Amino acid sequence: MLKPNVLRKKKDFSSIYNRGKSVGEKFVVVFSKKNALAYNRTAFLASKKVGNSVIRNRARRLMKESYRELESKLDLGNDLIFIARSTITSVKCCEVKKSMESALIKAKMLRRE
RNA sequence: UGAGUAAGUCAGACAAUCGCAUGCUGUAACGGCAUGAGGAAAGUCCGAGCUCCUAAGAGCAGGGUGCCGGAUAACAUCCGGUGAAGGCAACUUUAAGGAAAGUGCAACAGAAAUAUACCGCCAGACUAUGUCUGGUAAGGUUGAAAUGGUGAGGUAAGAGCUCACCGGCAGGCUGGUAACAGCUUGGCCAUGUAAACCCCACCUGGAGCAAGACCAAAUAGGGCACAAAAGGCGGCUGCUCGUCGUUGCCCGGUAGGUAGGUCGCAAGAGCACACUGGCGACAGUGCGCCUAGAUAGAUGAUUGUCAGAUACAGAACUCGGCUUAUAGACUUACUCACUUU
RNA sequence: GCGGUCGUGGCGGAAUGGCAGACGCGCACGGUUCAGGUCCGUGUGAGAGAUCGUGAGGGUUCAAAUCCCUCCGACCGCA
Repeated sequence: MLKPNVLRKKKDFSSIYNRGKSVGEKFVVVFSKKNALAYNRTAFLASKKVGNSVIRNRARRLMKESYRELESKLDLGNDLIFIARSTITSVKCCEVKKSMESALIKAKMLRRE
């Protein structure tokens, strides 16, 4: 019953960190790496530096919401890790979306319209 | 009106669009309906349920609690009282057993710190303006603390030595379930510290839902030997027993590998209301309700309206408490002061 | 979930309940040297002072860094 488009293995994480590309933006950091699948796998992280559990949950929700709106324009076949930076506290959703969009453009994974 | 004391409540609401999790349902892979974090979910400081550790073991050690009575499944919690401390009061706080069972400690200062005599005071002796002996603890010095306080009698000087009042201790009587309170008789001997060791009374087996049960998958062995015991290793917090599991020896390998699903897991010491008993904590009865259950981990985004604003903060097996954090708003009862009637 | 250690000058790090800041490093000043280093000596918590200071707040005690309670922070271990 596990969802297939979620990263959960330690191996996957370490290989993405070590061999993947990374792009930093104002509110998020993106690690990415090609996989052999026909769909994208994602993970949304917020470390304890960001804040308490309420703030960390909110950060992950904002990133998920932004990813959901951008998902249709993305290339397929990638593993993506989104990491919240501590600047994400008290920021609205549209700003997170903008930041994530520009990060993905830098990583050249976003199809232009 | 102002100042205060105590108890308690709420924790933005509504609407629209998109999106998430679980359950039900239709259709066949997309829809519909319902439900979806807290008063502290937190800290993990206590207590229990539940599960496993063959039995739920023995002794010692260790740990906890500590005025009295009650409530409770249980508690270090709660309720009611007693004593003490604080406040004009409403009221608040309170780890509050034992120091004549024993041991330890009390720095510095001081003569002396639990036993004594430096300066004094008094008496006597002598080699006589001083030295010795004895008595005394009223006065002085030190200190946090110096063997009850004040006054009178008494005496060589003094002293609870005697008396009055106060204080404290012991016995008796009365009231109270008890802590204790009141009265009375004797009588003044005994510093403080037990959140120092300790004594007394009571309680206490361990691990924790990653407990544990089932299903599925994977797994590195080879040679020699082959009866048991002792012994070793591991579990039962520490030690002694006891008990359970495992283990023949050598060589190789020697640091990782795997961890998927179902159950446990949401009907419970449950919640709301009413009545009855009780000062109260709480208990009983009746009636109604079903109210999160994820597994990288579900509640979010945008817009509008309300007079304006949203604190502390996110369930992870479940309950009862405690502690800590908390914007703003509100309710009730009581006390004191002032003004008016 | 369970359970353990620690918090003291600018830094490291001592301290039987009894004068807190031992000791080392650093820093400042002085001496030595033509000059610097080395070496030697003095000083060094805050505050004008009263006083306050051992992560914070309470308590026990005559007296607390030390004993007890409640919080905060940092780190570690086991499953």
